[in-house]
Amino acid sequence: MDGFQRRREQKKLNILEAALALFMEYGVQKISIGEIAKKANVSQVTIYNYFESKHNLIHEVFVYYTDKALDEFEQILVSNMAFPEKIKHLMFTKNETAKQIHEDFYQYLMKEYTSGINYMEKIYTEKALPRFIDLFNQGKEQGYVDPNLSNEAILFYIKAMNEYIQREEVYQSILPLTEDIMKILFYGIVGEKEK
Amino acid sequence: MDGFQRRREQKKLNILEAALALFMEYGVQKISIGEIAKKANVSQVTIYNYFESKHNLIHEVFVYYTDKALDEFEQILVSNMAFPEKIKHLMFTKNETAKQIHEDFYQYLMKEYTSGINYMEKIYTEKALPRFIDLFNQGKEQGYVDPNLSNEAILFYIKAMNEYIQREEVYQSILPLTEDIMKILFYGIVGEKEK
Amino acid sequence: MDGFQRRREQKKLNILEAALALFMEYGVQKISIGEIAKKANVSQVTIYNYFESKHNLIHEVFVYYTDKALDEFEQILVSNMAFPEKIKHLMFTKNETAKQIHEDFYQYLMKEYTSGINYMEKIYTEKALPRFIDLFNQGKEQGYVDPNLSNEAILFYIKAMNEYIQREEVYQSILPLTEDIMKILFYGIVGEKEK
Amino acid sequence: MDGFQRRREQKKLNILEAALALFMEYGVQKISIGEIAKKANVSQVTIYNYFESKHNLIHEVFVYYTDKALDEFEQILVSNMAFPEKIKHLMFTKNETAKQIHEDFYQYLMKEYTSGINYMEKIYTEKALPRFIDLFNQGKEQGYVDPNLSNEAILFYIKAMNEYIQREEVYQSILPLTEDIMKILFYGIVGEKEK
DNA sequence: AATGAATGAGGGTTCATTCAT
DNA sequence: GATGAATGAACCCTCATTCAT
Repeated sequence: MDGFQRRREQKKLNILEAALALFMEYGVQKISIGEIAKKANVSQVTIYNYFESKHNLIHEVFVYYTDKALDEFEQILVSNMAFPEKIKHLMFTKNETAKQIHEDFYQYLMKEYTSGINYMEKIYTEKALPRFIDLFNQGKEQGYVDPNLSNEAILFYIKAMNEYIQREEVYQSILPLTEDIMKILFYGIVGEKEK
Repeated sequence: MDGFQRRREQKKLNILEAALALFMEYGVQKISIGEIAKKANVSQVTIYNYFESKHNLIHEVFVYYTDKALDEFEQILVSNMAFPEKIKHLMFTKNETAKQIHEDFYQYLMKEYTSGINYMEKIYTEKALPRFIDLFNQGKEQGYVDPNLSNEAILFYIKAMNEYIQREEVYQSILPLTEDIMKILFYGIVGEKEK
Repeated sequence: MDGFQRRREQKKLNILEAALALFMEYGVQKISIGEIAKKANVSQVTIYNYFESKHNLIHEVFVYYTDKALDEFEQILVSNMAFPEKIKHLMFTKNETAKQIHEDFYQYLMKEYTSGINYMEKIYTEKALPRFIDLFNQGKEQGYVDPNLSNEAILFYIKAMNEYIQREEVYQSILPLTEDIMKILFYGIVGEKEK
Repeated sequence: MDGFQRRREQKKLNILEAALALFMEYGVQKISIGEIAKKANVSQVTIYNYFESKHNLIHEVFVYYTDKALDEFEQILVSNMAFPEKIKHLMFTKNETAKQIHEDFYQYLMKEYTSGINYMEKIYTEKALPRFIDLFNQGKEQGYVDPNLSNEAILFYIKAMNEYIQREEVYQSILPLTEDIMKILFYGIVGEKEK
């Protein structure tokens, strides 16, 4: 990539970052191209030169965001924490990237076009899911997890928890309960039978 | 209430229902007053006569929806199912009312004005929460639940699950896992220690 | 007029008064039929029953107002003040009726239809003008007025002054200058030649 | 100012002129942005790009008009007419700019926001008033004006006359009376004592 | 390649007026 | 006769998008 290309790429990044920040704060529909242009210090037309339409811009922002989120996810998995610790992080980490975006983004992509969703599912199936499976299998080998449980069910739990936690007001109130929640996950609401 | 009042009330209901349906399907911001008017078979101005502004309409739709959701919730609690069955329903029932509304509605109300949220929290704290507590306490007395667990943590689980399930694509894929998920909830991922 | 007619007439008066008050305070165009209806404690349709259209209502309000103003004017003329005193009053009296109405009313009537103006001119020519002429002729006979001056010119002065004074901010600042202004009117800016 | 800027400025002027003409003829409230756009041969949005809101447009039109009126006023003062001639012009000149604007504009600015009025008063106090005072003082020195008269009173007369004359129907009927009116102003209604 | 200028389409809202009871 | 309910038309304003430089 020559200097020219690089500058172009940098400008594109600026726009993506500006759009992402605004989308996350105010939602996709409330943000106008003009606002993104102002925040990114370019003209509206420049955005059209790079992204062709608002629709398209949203799509690219989404891809950009998904990739970033995947990175954070992998950071946790490759770390050398013990199994329960990793689970805890997966459940309770409030992705820096994720924040509030889910709700509106998801909604928009669901309703407006499916290509964004497809991309996310592709990434998820190809990249994230196998890593989860590996993790759970390790957990079973190490005796942390009942071998009869389906990985999907466990995964479901973790995702539900994590998504719920992304909501600011939920996150605040959940911190004091962390230990109890982990206990439920490991031992269920019935509790440990023998101590 | 005389015939006049009743017809008026009925028309208001029509509009609320039309708006609710459209909001749930397409989101609050994408739906114009004109579209609601067309669906409810009234003129736009009629909507303004009843609700004064779109803002206000959204608020009233929200209250209407919240009340309906509360009803469904209470249906489950007063039924004569056994404790585990009730929990299952609370977690897995895809509220007819709830559907997808959460995401966009929540977003809108969070961002635009807080009175809607306040109403929901009031209803929740005054009506729903005490019922939950009662239920969990019964569960503890009946030996279903470890008495050392905080009710909040259990509640958190149930709400996270239920909210996650509201999403259509999640709901589809989760049904086969129901049993495993209930098992995790009761016995944790470690599984039952003694069989 | 029987009791029925009388009640009807009273209701009409109520509406006229309400409309007049609102028109004077906010101008003709800013006031909606709904606002007048609310202020007069009747339904909008009642106003239509009595006045047929907003246009017409404005016309009748104008006539009502003109007649009232004429009364005030005649009060001054029939009083037993001396000539200079009467002139002073005609110039400086801030008609209770007149207030700010002139500007917007006049504008509206000028542009929208001429019948209002016609009515005012008719009243003016038939009723007010002859009284003015009488007054000036008395003034000439009594030596207050140069017999060579045309009555029209004097009248012009008085009307210009009076109209200007109706404006609130003008009225406030003019009071201290009353004496000087009267002096100019009587003796001109050259001043009295012999004292 | 480069060609860009100049064209922009020219277009702004076009819009201002169009708006001013329409406002003067039909009043501020009756004129829609659409009508101004059509008259100025631009799209509605262009007007918004330049002026941001109707409110703002009105304000700028007002400033534009005030400045123009000030120019005309100064033309008279710097001319080499004799004192009585200047006074005559000040009283009887139907400002090309002024026309009917006063009534509606004034009303609007009075009621809606005061910044317009403030601007006019600032211009008036800083620019116009001192020139008037100079003129009157000259008149006193040259024996045209009684030195005991307050300048304010004279000014009041002139303004009242001039404003009254701006009304079309008044202007028509006043022309034949010009000489008499000037005589009243200089010598009062009592008339010249010695000839 | 980048931008300032311009716009058609559409959204929320108000108002004078009519309909139906 | 009086009213609550309903409406078509119009207005101000915003936005995604294109034009012209």
